[in-house]
Amino acid sequence: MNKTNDIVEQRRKKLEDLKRKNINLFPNDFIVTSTVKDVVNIIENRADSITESASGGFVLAGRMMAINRFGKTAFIRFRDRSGQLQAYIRKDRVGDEAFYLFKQLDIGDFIGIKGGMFKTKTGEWTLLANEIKLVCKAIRPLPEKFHGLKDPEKRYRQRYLDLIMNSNVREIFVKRSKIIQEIRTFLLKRDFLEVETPMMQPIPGGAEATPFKTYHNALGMNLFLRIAPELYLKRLVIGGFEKVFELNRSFRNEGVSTRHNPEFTMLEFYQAYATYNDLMDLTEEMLRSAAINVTGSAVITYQGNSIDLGRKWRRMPLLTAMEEIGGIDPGLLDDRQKLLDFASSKGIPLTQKICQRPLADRLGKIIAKLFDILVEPKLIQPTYITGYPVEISPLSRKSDNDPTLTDRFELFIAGHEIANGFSELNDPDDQKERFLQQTADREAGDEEAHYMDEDYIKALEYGMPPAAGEGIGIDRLAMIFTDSASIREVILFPHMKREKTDTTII
RNA sequence: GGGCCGUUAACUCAGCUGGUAGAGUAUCUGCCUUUUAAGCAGAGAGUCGCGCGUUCGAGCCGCGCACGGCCCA
Repeated sequence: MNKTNDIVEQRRKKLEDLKRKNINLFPNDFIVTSTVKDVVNIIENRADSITESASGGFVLAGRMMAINRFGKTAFIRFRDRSGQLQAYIRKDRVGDEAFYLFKQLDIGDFIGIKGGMFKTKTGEWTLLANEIKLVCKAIRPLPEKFHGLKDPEKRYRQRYLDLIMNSNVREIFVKRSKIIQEIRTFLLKRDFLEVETPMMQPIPGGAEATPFKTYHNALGMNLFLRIAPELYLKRLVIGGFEKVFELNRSFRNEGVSTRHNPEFTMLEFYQAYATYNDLMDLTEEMLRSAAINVTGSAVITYQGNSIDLGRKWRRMPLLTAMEEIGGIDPGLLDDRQKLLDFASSKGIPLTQKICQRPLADRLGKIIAKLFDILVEPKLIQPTYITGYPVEISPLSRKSDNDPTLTDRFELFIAGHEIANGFSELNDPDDQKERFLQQTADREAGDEEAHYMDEDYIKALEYGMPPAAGEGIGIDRLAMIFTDSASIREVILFPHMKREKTDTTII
């Protein structure tokens, strides 16, 4: 016997009483004509002398969030999608029957109200109810109004309660939605075409990551949830869509953390006849205007750091950053053994996932790992790091002036990797060699190395115009724009382990 | 994978050196026609995450497990 449920039992009893009186607990015939925001706008704009306009015929509905009862009257607060409003219920106005029903209602119930606006003694605009009706009965009680819902586990598992109780959480997700809308509008205005490519792919490509695997019964084949849309988007560039983007989910089968969720949202876009330098300019403009339109300013605060997206963003070659920010003697940067010795002398372990086989991994991987530890956290103001080694950039075009490097950049803000972009490799023979190297790495035990994708090579052989492409992590961007320390704060339903009580699905 | 912290009423939290569990809000009953976390009077509500152990006795100590948070990898 779970006592949760004392309150629930009491409510169910009430519910039965109401049913016996032929009251519909879940009607669907209440017609709403205004939102709270509409009403407040109307009343404030014609405001001045109106202290009582009870004749007004506003019809609203919402969830009751608070009730102050006074015998034959009551003040309530209710909320719809646009905001919260106080209403005043008087027995002598709504009638005995409706008032009796109202007395049976609870916080959390949905109500419909008709009435006009007046100002209370304390000057608050309040809806004076002429009619009040039950629109939906709540059986479970809401969390306490003052402290709200704080337990992070409950907030994530029961996000609907989090959204009901915590207005700042609602605001975060509204902002997230606006960020996405801003980016979409920005690209559409510049003649990019929004497309959708397969999320289930026979060969997962476009990133170094472990995929989720699934099986298609009718086709009798394994499929993988995409780790990136990249190779399909470039097929579209080959097909003549010179400017394309996709803004949707990708999936990576790795641990969860404050920065990782197994499914995450990424923007990828490709532009023919552009270079990685063009994309840096474009990204800067796009994110700057998104910041201004979403947060109201190009200067945002993230975890105590003031981040200025308004000034020109710094651009720095990777090897320079290793030296100047990471404090690594440039003489070490072309010798993997020296770098390994340096790492161990600094107590930096290179044995984990990102660099899983330190003895076998090639120079570029070791540099990348050291960069993650020594440089990335220090890149607080927006910074483009450029010139990544070829061996960790298997889809990027080699630099004309240094074939060991690529025309590639990554963008860092607040110590987070936000974007990765490059001039695309469009030489099919070079691409094939890169894939072969990746295949060799995979056979040597690197589970995240790329698969050979013969079909993509074939596509390249038809000719892809010179192009540049980029991916932007939308969740991380949302974190920064909403000052959220964890990715779970910007994903409505973050993945968690199952609760014991969950039904097991095999 | 490792470390630290957490899990007590519907919610937010107390609970000392081990002695059979407490507050506020919410709920229920009564009073109340302008409240702002309304007020007054009264009442009910707990498998102290789960299991094992130590002990005369465990919310508290030990071991294991589950879930969560943060940090590290």
